[in-house]
Amino acid sequence: MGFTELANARLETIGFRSTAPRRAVLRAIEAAGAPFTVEDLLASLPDVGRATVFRTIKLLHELELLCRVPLEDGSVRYQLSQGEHHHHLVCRGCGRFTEFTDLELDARIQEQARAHDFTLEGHAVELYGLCRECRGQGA
Amino acid sequence: MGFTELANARLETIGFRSTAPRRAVLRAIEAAGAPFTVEDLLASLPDVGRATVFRTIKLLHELELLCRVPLEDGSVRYQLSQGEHHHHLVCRGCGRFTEFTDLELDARIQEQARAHDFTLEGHAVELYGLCRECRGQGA
DNA sequence: CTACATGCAAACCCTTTGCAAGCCG
DNA sequence: CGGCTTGCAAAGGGTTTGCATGTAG
Repeated sequence: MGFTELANARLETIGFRSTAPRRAVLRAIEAAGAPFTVEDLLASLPDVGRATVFRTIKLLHELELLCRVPLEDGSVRYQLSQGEHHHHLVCRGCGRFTEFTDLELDARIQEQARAHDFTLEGHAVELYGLCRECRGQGA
Repeated sequence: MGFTELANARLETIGFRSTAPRRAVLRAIEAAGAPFTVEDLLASLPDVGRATVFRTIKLLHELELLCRVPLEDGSVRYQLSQGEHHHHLVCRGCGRFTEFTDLELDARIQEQARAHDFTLEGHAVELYGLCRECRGQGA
């Protein structure tokens, strides 16, 4: 079962309607493959209204089906949430990013929260640099 | 020597002019004490033009004299760069944040970059949750 | 003096919203 | 059918820009 069906089922379960525009957005996201901007999605969905695309993205993000990655320049990318909690390696050259998980890193984060008497509810870790391809090309 | 003088000297060294508006912005930043929004700065500097405040902030950020902290809602705070590299605990209740450093955490980050054959140039770690005060009040 | 810096207002970008019409269940 | 959804266009906020004027060096 692909993302489109999965997400659609999930939406219906919670009480959201399965509509043509909604499914179109889901399909476009599944087809994207790589991280995409809202603009990318909009362009690939000329027949779906701007507002609907934004609303659907927001919905999916709230349901944690879509993962939002803030870039250093303030812009935002989205990509299918690979399920589990993870962090990102963001390439300054090509803009692509890779996910990784690191239990030890997460443990340090827990520990810092504890040390500061802080109730941890979430965290974000982004690494910026150059991937191998971009480093090679000096891009 | 305070931030204002330091930053001013640094700017002159690199070839930027020391102007009254520029110094006013520097003083306001130094006086802020806590993390501030651009709006805060603008309000505290009624006689300095909007554009100048933005331009100066950008300049200081590029020179790494000012540290930029993205919040979960997409808004941005700034604060004096405490020199050293650090991370943040951001309170969802009051919006304040605390800095911390963690060598072990940084080590994990280095290790992840190495493991992914990624040239690390920078990274951001933000923890979100509730500080003690806000947790108590259920704010 | 000359080039860089400023201030204003308008332009911009990205996202959200109001509202009438449409469609799912 | 009733109410959630949509699409449009307009509003919104946050930041940047063009240009004439001011001013540091």
